[in-house]
Amino acid sequence: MKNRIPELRAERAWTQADLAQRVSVSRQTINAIEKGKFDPSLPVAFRLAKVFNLTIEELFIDDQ
Amino acid sequence: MKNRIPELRAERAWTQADLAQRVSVSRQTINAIEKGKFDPSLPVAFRLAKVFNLTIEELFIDDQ
DNA sequence: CCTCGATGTCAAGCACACTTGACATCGAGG
DNA sequence: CCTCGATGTCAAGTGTGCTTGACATCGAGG
Repeated sequence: MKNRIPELRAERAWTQADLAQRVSVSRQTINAIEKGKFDPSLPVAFRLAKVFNLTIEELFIDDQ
Repeated sequence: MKNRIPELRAERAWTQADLAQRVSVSRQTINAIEKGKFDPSLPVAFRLAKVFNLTIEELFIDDQ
């Protein structure tokens, strides 16, 4: 499961801490998701898609 | 997080066990997701959306 | 009745999502 | 240089996603 969070976050000039606050998770969680350490839960995925105004399918790439 | 799995599964006349096999989880997991006991992981959510030919947003309703 | 498939549910265990707290590194600017 | 914000990462703890195995219930058909 890849994702476009790093580029989208950079476009908006948000730090990992900024984004973490916007989706109500810790900074380390954002870092881990960006780095592919693990996939977010479905609720966190929904919140991430929302702050970027994208669908989950547009934000996350399911590479089976 | 609500979902339309029960109705969609009924439309197709699939048992919980049928659906479980199609998305590679246990029957109990399908039952728990349908019953709202917990939310699926993002990979399982992707697989569920795929077997129903829907987007995750169409299949799951984020009631924050 | 009695069976049988489908569903609901519990327990125990494992893996992972997420937390707080801490520390290391790195680049930009004084 | 030195600092400082941003990022990367580790450890330890909590909660949840998912498993297997078991058992109870329920409705449809013999």
